[in-house]
Amino acid sequence: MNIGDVAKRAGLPAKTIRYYEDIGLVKPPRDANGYRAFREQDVHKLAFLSRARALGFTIEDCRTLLTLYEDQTRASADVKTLAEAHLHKIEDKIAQLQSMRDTLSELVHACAGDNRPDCPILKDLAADTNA
Amino acid sequence: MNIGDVAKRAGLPAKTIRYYEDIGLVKPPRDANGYRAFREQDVHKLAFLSRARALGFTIEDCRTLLTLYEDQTRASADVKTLAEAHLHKIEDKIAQLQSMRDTLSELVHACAGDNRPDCPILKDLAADTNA
DNA sequence: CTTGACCCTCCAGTCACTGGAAGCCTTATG
DNA sequence: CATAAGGCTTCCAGTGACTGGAGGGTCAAG
Repeated sequence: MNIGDVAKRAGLPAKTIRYYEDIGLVKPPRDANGYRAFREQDVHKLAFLSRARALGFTIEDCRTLLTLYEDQTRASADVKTLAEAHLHKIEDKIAQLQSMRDTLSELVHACAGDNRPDCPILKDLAADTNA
Repeated sequence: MNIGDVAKRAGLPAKTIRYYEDIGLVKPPRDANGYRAFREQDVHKLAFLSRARALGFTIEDCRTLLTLYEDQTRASADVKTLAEAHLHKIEDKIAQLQSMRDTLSELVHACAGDNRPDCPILKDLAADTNA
């Protein structure tokens, strides 16, 4: 199968698939004309990657997950540990964004948003903590 | 004032301050020895940037915010519009992360995390949507 | 006079792609 | 059989916002 069809099936841009080959995540063989000739297993791997990336795993995490996936003797604990660490990172990120949102939301509500120059948002940003 | 002291006062690494000069956000004059000689207005600007960045504004947003801040004839509506757009982006990001968290959290809970290879996390990632 | 803490510039690397140029291959149509 | 459209190839450069490090100048204290 050519890269365009694989892209559709795996839900990844062709560019991204080439990039994944570059960094060694997939190794499709080549046809005589130089085109990548994807096998079912390659498509499957790419779909796996697509889903793992959609869950926010880094490329290196994905590499590890693929290795674990292909290792029939893996311990599920290893997968769980990785996923839990990632979950914590996501939760931290959410908390950080929520704190930004809360502050920003207050400021936006406090700002009249009219033609006058007076603006609580700028006032807050300019607050001199060293005064 | 030298960069080290400014870094402490503005709450930014010296490296970052040099970078901000590179991209034209601050323009401190130089001493005879080549050291940056920060004025109060530079420190103030950097503290402004530090807070705006902490709220997640992009550098380009910060550049605009600084311009608005220094424009006494600005309309607060312009600031509000920028802040609201940013707020929406943050909210989208939060929603996206929450969806990741929910899925991931379910998977983590479903995984025994023991020595056995059976793992719902990998099973989900490998789910063949083209079957 | 030396030591250590500053400061300087410049280059490279991060992460995960993405865009674009230049050129070959394939397929459909006239 | 010629051509045109579209798909494939490689390679290079850019994104955002820094960050690390090399290599070297400057300054204040003892």
